[in-house]
Amino acid sequence: MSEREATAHVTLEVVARSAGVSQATASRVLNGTARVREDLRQRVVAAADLLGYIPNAHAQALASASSRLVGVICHDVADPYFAAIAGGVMRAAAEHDLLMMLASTFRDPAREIAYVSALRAQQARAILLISSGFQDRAWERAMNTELEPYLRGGGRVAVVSRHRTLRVDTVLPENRAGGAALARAMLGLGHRDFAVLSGPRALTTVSDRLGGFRDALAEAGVELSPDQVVEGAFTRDGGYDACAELLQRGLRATCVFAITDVMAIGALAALRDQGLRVPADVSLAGFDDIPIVRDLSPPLTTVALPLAEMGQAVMALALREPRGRRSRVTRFGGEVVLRASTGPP
Amino acid sequence: MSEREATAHVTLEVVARSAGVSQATASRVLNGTARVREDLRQRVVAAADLLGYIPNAHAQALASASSRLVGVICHDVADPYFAAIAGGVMRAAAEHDLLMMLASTFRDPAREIAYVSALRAQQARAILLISSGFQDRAWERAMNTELEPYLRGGGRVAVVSRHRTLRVDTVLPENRAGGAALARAMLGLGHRDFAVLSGPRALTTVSDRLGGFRDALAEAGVELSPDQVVEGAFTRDGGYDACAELLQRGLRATCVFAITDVMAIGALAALRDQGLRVPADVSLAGFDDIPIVRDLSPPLTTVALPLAEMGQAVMALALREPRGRRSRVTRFGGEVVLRASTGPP
DNA sequence: GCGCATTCTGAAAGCGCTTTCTGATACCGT
DNA sequence: ACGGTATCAGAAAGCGCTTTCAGAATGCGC
Repeated sequence: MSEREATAHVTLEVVARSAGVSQATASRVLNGTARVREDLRQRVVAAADLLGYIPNAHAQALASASSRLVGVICHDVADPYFAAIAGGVMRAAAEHDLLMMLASTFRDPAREIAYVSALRAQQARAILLISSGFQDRAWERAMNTELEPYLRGGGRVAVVSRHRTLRVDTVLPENRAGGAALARAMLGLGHRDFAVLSGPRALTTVSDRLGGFRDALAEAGVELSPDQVVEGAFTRDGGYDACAELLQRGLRATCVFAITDVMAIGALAALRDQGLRVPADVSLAGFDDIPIVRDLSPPLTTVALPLAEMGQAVMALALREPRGRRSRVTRFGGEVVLRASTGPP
Repeated sequence: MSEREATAHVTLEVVARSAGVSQATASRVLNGTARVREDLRQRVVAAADLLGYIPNAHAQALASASSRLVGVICHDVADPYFAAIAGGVMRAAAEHDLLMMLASTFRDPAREIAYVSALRAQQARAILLISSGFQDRAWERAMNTELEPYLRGGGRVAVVSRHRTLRVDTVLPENRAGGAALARAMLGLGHRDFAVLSGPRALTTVSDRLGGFRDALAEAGVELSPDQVVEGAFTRDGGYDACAELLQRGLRATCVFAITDVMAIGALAALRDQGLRVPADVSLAGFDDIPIVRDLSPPLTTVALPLAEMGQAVMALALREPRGRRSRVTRFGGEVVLRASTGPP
């Protein structure tokens, strides 16, 4: 049989030859990097079009030492919090004609480091860390070891949420202030007995929210009893389990603060399963204002974060020319949105 | 001032020189592609480690004509349906040590084509189309024009949801059968008057679900009145608006079928805003079983799709060696999950 | 101890592009 | 008509890696 191997791969050389010009000229035409005589230009464009030429991004990146890739690392794409932020990043990426590489760490710090390394290998133009900051010396050291040479090599890094040692541009959710504002709002409703469904201690997000909440209570002379603070995973089921545990210990609070909305969703289910009415028997509040919570019933009181906007902002931060050695911090959110899940005790 | 430009970029050449071996040997050591004398091996590893060597993925891809990138195209990462599938894909990608590039088309067919082209340029090892198939000649032609040379060049393509002309491996949600099963379940509850909140006609997902639903009703001698079918956008607000429109037209149905769960969430809000109780006044059902709907109140009756599993499956399909010219189809879901949002009329 | 098979290493040729650098051509003033 | 200056096209040198190919070193049998 005759070899009917498909047409060889269409490279710039093929296009140039077919148009009767040099590769240099073809490259200039296709990138618009220099003036080229009109008739040659048209021949190149026509040839490229006819042959269905698609440039090899790897060769381009290698030759020009730049790429159109932006890396995003989050804990879990499927989580509404990260999905919403990633949506904002995606929007910004589309506007800047960039491609987004998205990685989920599944909350494994080691995996996070590995992905940073992989993104470095891919010559990502920027790395966005949406995963919350860990408070762990070893992790911090490893992360800095990755990031420092990357930054020195011209890479851009921006993060969402506070990192203790990373000196990079930051989109900072008002975790502490938001926690405090929520506490004051609940105090204002008349609550004096609180419980908290907390998350993994290792995350700054958790300590900030909880710290702000606790401090604001303390200012009002209200103390948060340790046995009314339950730690759970940052998931719907984590919230459910933590709340169930709380109920088992004996709920003495009139208001429960779930440290994320996702956990609050689980908590709501747990409360309902125990026959407790929200907010008649107990008030429930969350944090993040992920899109779904306004559609729960009752709609959830929460601390609002403009997630999509934060995603766009972190991208913008990463793209902006770094000025000086100071890292920029953009703060977002922190406003309490009162909905029907909370009421007077 | 002395030039204290940071250390030059660490390339394989630098590592090799520092270890006193050739680039070839260094490459072989670092990739484990051939036996190398133990002492040399150790010197290379030590040098690479000390210098913090990170291979340039572009150079690797260019030289070896292969990459570790997988492209995923969906309509909107922030949408729970796509987020859940993307989560499954991400899991599979992590298992295979692949990097995932995720793009949102924001439901723009032209943008979808553009992303396929971009992924081709990136030499993506596989392209996964999670965006639902459009029923549009021009789009189909453009998509085939992109995909055909890609496949011929050894690229892998797999899609979720039915595509009319794309002959590629497919993960097929049981849209038609699911729609039919739901209809039968609702008939079983005693409903005879139905309304549908439908989505963009251009999507096969819509026509399949609606078709299955309508056919099953017809089999039972029940007709779906055209004025009780409202088309809306595939979003929460699209569902809300469509439902509001339906109510304005005059709701004659005892059971409303929202063609996606996301739309059902909006519909639930619209019904509640009009003072209608679900399911006492009207039953409401959705499709997809996105994670949140079981936590609504009332929990939503829906047609279940194992979204994360589908994501893993589509990745697996793309990775499996293509055998023959036949495209493989894996079907998923279609089971009705009865929850409290539906009841007897 | 010699020849041959067997490992293992290094030199060098690309992969497909961008970008300098050089040379050719066209255009200007006088 | 001629030298000088802009413009524009092409040759060629990489970018950082993998991989062939050939050669060096080692081991073996006899």
